[in-house]
Amino acid sequence: MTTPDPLSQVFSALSDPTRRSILGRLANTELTVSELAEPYDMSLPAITKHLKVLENARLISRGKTAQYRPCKLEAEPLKKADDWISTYRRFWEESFDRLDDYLQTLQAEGPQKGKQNGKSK
Amino acid sequence: MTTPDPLSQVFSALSDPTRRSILGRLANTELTVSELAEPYDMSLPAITKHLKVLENARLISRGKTAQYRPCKLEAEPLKKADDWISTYRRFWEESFDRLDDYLQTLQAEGPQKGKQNGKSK
DNA sequence: AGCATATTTAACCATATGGTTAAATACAAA
DNA sequence: TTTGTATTTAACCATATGGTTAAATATGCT
Repeated sequence: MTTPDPLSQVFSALSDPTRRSILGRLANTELTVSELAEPYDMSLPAITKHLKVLENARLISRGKTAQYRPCKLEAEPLKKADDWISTYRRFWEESFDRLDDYLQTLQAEGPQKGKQNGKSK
Repeated sequence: MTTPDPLSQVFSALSDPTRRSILGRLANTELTVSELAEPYDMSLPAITKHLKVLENARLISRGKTAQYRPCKLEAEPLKKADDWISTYRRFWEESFDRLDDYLQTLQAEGPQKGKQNGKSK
């Protein structure tokens, strides 16, 4: 169970609409677990799991006040995601000129030879 | 098997380092499946699957030339992802509530815990 | 036709994900 | 100490994901 790299964790956390919705609501204010859970048609433990995913991706942090564990948005990791995506911004911004300048930096992440779940049987 | 919403599909596709690497290489040029597969330590069918995920998320399109199925980057769905993330940009940008953020950090961490971010200002 | 190359499909496997219900834990208030 | 509220953990389930190997398919070349 190799822990995935942070950027993968962030993108993975964002790949669920409930979690994105949760982040959206936390942008305005901190909220407790029950408050967060209220609008969704799922059990409290399901919300707890979603929060755990967001917490592991560092997208939220938790406080502790009496029996409440308020959740706070930590948007910092989104900057990394934004940085990654922004490399491709030129593709939808019609500035297809000066292609060559990016050819190196685009491969910053590079090939992952052997780094992948290397279960070579 | 309800098909997830497009944005979730995009984020999910981006949550794997091999797939991000593939997109990065396709930013430079179109590539065939075998060409794409070459740097990675996994089988061709595994690559085929990754390409299917990217294709379903509309992040690539496929051509057909002889027995080759060249892959082409279609970065446009990334714009949707970028739009979503950009809502949070204020959280990591200079202009946003720097002082208030700083005070809360002090209160939360205490005096001697000079943690993580050196973004003093 | 027959062989080689490129790619996909099928079947399988292990682990991850996203949900459930029931029980446990943590704290507050009587 | 008991009770109520907030939250998490445990156990379970179905499906998804990411990989494998072996076989099938598609096309080009002699």
